[in-house]
Amino acid sequence: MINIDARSSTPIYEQIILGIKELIIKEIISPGDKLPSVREMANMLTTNPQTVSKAYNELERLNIIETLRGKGTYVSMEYKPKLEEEKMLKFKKDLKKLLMDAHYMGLNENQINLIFKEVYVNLLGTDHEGGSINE
Amino acid sequence: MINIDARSSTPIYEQIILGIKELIIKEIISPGDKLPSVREMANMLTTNPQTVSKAYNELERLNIIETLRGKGTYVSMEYKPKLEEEKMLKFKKDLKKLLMDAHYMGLNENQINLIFKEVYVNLLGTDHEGGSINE
Amino acid sequence: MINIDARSSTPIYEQIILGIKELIIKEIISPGDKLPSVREMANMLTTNPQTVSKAYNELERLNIIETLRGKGTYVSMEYKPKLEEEKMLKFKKDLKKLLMDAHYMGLNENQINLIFKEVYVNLLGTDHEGGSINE
Amino acid sequence: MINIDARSSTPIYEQIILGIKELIIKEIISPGDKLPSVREMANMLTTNPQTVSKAYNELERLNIIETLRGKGTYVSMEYKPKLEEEKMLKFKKDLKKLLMDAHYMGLNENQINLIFKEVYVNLLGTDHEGGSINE
DNA sequence: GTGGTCTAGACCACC
DNA sequence: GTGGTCTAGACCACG
Repeated sequence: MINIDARSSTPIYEQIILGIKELIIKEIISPGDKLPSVREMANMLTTNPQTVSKAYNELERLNIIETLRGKGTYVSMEYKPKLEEEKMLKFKKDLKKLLMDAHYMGLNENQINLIFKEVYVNLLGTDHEGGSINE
Repeated sequence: MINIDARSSTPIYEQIILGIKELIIKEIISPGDKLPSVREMANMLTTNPQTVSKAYNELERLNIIETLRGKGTYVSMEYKPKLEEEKMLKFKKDLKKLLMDAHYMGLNENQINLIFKEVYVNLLGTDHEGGSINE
Repeated sequence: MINIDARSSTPIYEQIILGIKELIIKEIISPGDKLPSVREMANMLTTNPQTVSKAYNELERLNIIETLRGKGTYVSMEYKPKLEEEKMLKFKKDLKKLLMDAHYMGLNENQINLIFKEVYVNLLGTDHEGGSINE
Repeated sequence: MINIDARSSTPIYEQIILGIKELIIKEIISPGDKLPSVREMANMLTTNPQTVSKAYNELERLNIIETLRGKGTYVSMEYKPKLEEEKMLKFKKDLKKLLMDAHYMGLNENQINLIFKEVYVNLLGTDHEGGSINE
């Protein structure tokens, strides 16, 4: 379910975080669902339990999952996003970085737009009722 | 001209790369312009010359700048971007990550769009004659 | 009557201990009163009987409750608190930790005092005849 | 400088966190000061670098210290506390727990007050200009 | 030199 | 069974 690229420069634990976030956003796993235990997940991904544990901990700090003592780890029932100034600044910085990369790849506005749309739809579902991301 | 944040998690050498890219994109420096020497730049940024050197090397590898032996470092006259498959994949991956973050910050399509537009215009100049990123 | 939060970092058995202590302090249950059996309590709290059992054992060790063989578990008639050196040290350590947290939350003396008073009164009843915690 | 009790039930990494917080609050180390490197600290405390690292990471998440890439770890220059509802609730819960313990140790209001005062003064300096914590 | 990541293996508390 | 903590030892990126 989650693909790990051991040769990637992004740490394994972060790939796990991203993978789980994606599974939740795509509603492949839902609030209340139980995640594989740390050891199970470690076996599945042929990695170390500590690495999985670190990912789970990070996700718990983000209130995305929660652990029930001795019973396992679950997708949080109620995730209430809180818009922090700090996060927003980081987000814009990252976006700027991304757009600069796009520029240096020779992409123009239209091309960026198309890719943006493609990734968005792939992540958050079909392009509902004509409501394109670019309208 | 270039802001360095030693506390940031992005390496300093990468912040330098981003800074120079931004200066070029914003046309504050242009093809053919001479860049400060490694040592000058290091002084300006109060950082280590080795760090600046690493940034210059990377930029040269990307054909964004070029060093003329004994004469200094210049912004490349002819930078021909080529869309490499690999870069594109990384780009989409980064974009996906960004959109997931946005989702978990509670941003909806419209809000993402607005921010996207804001950052784009801020980077690449005023919204020129109807050519909005979102049309 | 007792609130259990499975997500909390404090073990469930300890939450039960705290809950029973609170009921006694607030005189909702009194010395001599019978406590629900382990199984009853486990049903009430939708938790594991072993967990309740552990809480009861701990409370008995503290002389706060006592089990009469075959008759059930009761709130102790004569509980004689003794100030053990060890407990006192732990108490001060915990208090220190709490005050450091308060400090890092930006609370000043007055604010800490107010909260202290609020919690105390809420726990041990109305502010009886001038006997404020802060006088 | 920091005392570690390997037999304590509180994890070593948390003892390190508490120790550093205390050193800062008592102004034994100040904003801008460099902390011992992870390895140095590990040697000083005869513990594992990973354990120290975990403590440093936690402190960084709290904005209490910050790491400068490749240069070491420093006490944050500007710590701006932000009063969150969540933290406040946890604080009151912990305080309630503490007061219940105090009650069960047989401490009355005055005694609790005295201990409170003692710990406070010990932590945050001498009792300035008659401004007792309990006025 | 610095911190960050990963592994393998161990022990523990909790449910 | 579950996750949490710790150790010893290794490799890597960064400055």
